[in-house]
Amino acid sequence: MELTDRKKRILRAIIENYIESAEPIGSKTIAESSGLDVSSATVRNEMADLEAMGYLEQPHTSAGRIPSPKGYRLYVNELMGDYRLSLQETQRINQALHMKMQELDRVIDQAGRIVSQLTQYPAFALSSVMERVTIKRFDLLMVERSAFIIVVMTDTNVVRNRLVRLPTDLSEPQLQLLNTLLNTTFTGLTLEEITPELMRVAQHAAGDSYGLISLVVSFAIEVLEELEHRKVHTAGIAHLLEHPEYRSLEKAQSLMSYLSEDSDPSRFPVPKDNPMSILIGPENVADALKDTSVVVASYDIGEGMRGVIGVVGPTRMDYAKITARLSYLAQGLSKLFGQGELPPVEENHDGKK
Amino acid sequence: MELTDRKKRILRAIIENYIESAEPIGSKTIAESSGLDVSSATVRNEMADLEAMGYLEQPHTSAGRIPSPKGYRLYVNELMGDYRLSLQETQRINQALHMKMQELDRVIDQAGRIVSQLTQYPAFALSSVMERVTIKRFDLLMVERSAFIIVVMTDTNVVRNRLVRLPTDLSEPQLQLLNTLLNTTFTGLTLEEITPELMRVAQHAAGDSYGLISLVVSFAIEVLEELEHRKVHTAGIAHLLEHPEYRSLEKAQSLMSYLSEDSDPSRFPVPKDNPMSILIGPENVADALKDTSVVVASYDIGEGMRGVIGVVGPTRMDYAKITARLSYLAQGLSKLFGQGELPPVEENHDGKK
DNA sequence: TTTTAGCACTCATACTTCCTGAGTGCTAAC
DNA sequence: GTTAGCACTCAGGAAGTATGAGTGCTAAAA
Repeated sequence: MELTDRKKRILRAIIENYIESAEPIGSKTIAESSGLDVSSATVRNEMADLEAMGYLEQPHTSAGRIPSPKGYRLYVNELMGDYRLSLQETQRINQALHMKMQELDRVIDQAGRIVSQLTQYPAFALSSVMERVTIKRFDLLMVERSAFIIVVMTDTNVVRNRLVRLPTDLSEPQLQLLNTLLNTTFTGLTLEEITPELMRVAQHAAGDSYGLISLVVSFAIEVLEELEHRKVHTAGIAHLLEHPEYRSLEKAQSLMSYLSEDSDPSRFPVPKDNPMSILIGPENVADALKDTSVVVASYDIGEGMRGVIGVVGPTRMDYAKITARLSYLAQGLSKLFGQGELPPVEENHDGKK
Repeated sequence: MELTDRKKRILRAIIENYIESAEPIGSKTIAESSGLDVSSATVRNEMADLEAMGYLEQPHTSAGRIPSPKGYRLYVNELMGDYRLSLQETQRINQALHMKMQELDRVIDQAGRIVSQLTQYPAFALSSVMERVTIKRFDLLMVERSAFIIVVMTDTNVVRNRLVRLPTDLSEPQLQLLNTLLNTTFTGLTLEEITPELMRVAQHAAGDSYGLISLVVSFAIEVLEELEHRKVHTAGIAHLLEHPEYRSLEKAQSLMSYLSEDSDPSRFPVPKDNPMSILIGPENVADALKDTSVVVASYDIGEGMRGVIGVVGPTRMDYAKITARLSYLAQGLSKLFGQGELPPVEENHDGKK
């Protein structure tokens, strides 16, 4: 059977109605709202065809139709119009970027929150490392005789610090020595390259009696691990309950706990080639996401690192709006890190094109 | 009317049963389970008395009784037995402390997560500052000609850093100068004492054309603000749905959004004098918490700072267990920061005393 | 004076049954 | 190819009916 133009228009109308109302859509509604000048009976015939082709589903015989995942897929790929962000929206996003990104070291976390606030859906955020991370430089700052601060900076330009207290005293020259040793021996190494042997050699070279080297290096290792074993941050899970599909406690709970267990980041989808991707219901590999859609976008953090932000919601999701907002935000984040300006605000309308 | 010993025993039995079952408790259940050797009729009479005194409530005429907030209060104050942590429990807590507290600078956040995992209730964590925070020292580390790292340390021994890139180049001596100036002018000042005037004077003294000073100082201000305008972290909100009292979406949603809006920390209760406090239902000031109980504990972070961890749940909460776990954890955290050892593990049983 | 057995009464919950109306598929006419 | 008309389906709400846990009260027993 052929997917005529009219069928597409009807499909689109159904999906957009359904996204709004969350209720099965009947032929009459479409006959009236689609702009097509046909009777409900005609629409009925077309709907029957669309169902036969797998784009629609019927919850029960005497109900209207709802889009199937295949239907959403078609919609997302071809039918969906560009949602143009309104002036308010772009302003709000830019504002959020400027306000929230003050603590640059917490970008990933913050990005997740912004997304959730912006979309009113639960969001997740994680970083995905393209290359291996290494330490670019060490600095040791003496605080008192028995305490100093370790500052490490990675080649991805993440800076982390820790305050260390010692049971014994320490002199400034000692610290200097240690510092030099660290910077000559342990910079530019990936996690695997920092071997126990290397540690032993370095420790020996330093005449290191207090295990200071291992103290600093193990902090460095922690940092590298944190950045590589990526961490997930979720935000706004409470938004789930706003959607009627999660009225049933069961679903809500299973999805929520899936999202909130701060565990394996690998369960979260990541866009592959393109900067943005949409996963509809069963397209998700994870079982708990089978009737959930996920929209993910990635942004540039800096050399070799990408951030990933994603939105989770029912398959009946306002894809047009969400993708528009998410991609604008992701672009903004990329620019922010590339030291560039935020994208210019286009003077325009609100709502669909 | 007098609150006889038998009445107390009955009340306690009712509360403990209700905590378990979440369903109104009838006289028969108590007659059998309380250990008191009386008939259900007797219990019935006593229950009627307890209700008259305000310790119990009846959802409807033909149902059993449930504890009133006043009942819980009495229970918590006098009736509740000590819950003794089992070996597994203490081990688990110690383990969590050691595992999770690696990133010391994120303690507060991590503490919240641990609590939630440990109690299976939603948890929140925040820091409460006793005194005003000031910056103790500044360090500027040159990275490249056009970038440097700011490291600031507060008098509460929190260290924060930020990488700054400049549009212009910078020399090492310049940075040195700046550093000295910062350390002489801006250390030991509270937020309010860092006035625009002071900034102007300093800027002038430094012949600072690029606003470097204000750049660094505004970072310092951010840090101070973060520490003073305390921030709330919540964790494990999804646990709410596990409790039957939040079956009704309405309640669940309102409480969840109350908890998840990452806003005003002042809405979260903080223990006043004692290190631990329990707020039952209407004892909470916040409206959204009126039929919710909160257990909060505080722990020592370091000079002048305290951390606060709290658990939120239905008034029907296992107070004995929660308080035991929370207080053990809080002690552990305090010890951890006092450089001390974790509390020793007592060899003992599991469950109630 | 306290405890207990007995009994009538209450009322939330669960289970029926019935009804309504939105929506369908099909047929026959346009 | 499109439309009007009609019989049919079925989820969801309304109304009615049981069920049974639990109560309060009374009167007898301890």
